[in-house]
Amino acid sequence: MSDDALEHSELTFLLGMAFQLLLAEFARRLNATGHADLRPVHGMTFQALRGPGATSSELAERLGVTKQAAGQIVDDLERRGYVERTPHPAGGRRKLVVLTGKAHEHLLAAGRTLHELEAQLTERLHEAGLHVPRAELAAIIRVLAGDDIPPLRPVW
Amino acid sequence: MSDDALEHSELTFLLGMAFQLLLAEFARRLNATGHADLRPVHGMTFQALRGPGATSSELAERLGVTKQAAGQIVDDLERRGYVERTPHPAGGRRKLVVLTGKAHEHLLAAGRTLHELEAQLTERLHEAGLHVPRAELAAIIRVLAGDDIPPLRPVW
DNA sequence: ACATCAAGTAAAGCGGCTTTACTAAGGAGA
DNA sequence: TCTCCTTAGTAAAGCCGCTTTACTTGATGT
Repeated sequence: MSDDALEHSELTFLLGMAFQLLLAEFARRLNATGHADLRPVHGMTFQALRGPGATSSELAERLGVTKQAAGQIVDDLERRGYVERTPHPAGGRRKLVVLTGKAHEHLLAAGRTLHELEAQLTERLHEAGLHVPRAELAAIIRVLAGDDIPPLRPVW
Repeated sequence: MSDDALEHSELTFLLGMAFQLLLAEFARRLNATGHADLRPVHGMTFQALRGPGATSSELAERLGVTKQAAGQIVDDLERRGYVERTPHPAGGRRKLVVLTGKAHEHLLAAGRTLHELEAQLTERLHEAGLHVPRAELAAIIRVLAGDDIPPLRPVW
């Protein structure tokens, strides 16, 4: 497939391909740093719980899954020492799910890896006289979703 | 989330979000035209079988799944009248899977829908003084995949 | 006290894929 | 020709990650 063929592909295809390749490369690099036991959904969970933490139900909403699914993810991460269920200040049945140090470490490593990858990509684009199409992608998202952006679904 | 916030998001996030939204809108419109019983993987199957058709194993390769999975997809589509298994000219156990008229109709409808959607999107971008970032996306794909582009995985 | 509501959990189901294991049909070499 | 290897296809089971259905538990308001 030549560059020419690629440029004449559907926008939808180009977006999907670029996304999947970028995500795969990110995962490859992250695994190489020793974090091989976590999938994208876990990384997104960490993002969603950063700072004050959240309840399972809040997590479910942020991830765009049922609260049962969120509960299962929390079960799994708790077993493996990435999160803890602590009593919720607001009381009730609520439990506040918070990140452990282990999760914070992972967040840091993931952030570093992603920024490095994107920086290298930016450089390659600049070498080719192209820019990173942030504004264009943001505009596409705006056009399609308006003001309430739904969760990015953590599919592979 | 403001435009500003969006533009400062990770490139990976922007790509994923744009892709998922575009695909969802495409599916929404296609369903509205009465083709509600097919998922992206089926559309990709139709693309892969267009023209002379292919064997299940070839289909598997083009979709990036096992040949058993491809066989199951073909079973399903055959039951619903979208494809047929015909004797393969090269003989052996091979069977040539070919599209029926019903599948060609769907391909046409899907093509029309997608082009219309992308054309509208292009117009909106132009109104905002932006272009469709084909070259940029193609370059990203090139950088990450080199010359052999793997199949776009049909995840939702 | 009682109804109601929200958070959480438990269990089963399910879709779509992989893994494992097998059958069927050539082709090549002794 | 007989056997071996290769390739296409199929069958069955397993599995992962999610949803659906149904329940329990605690707080709130009247």
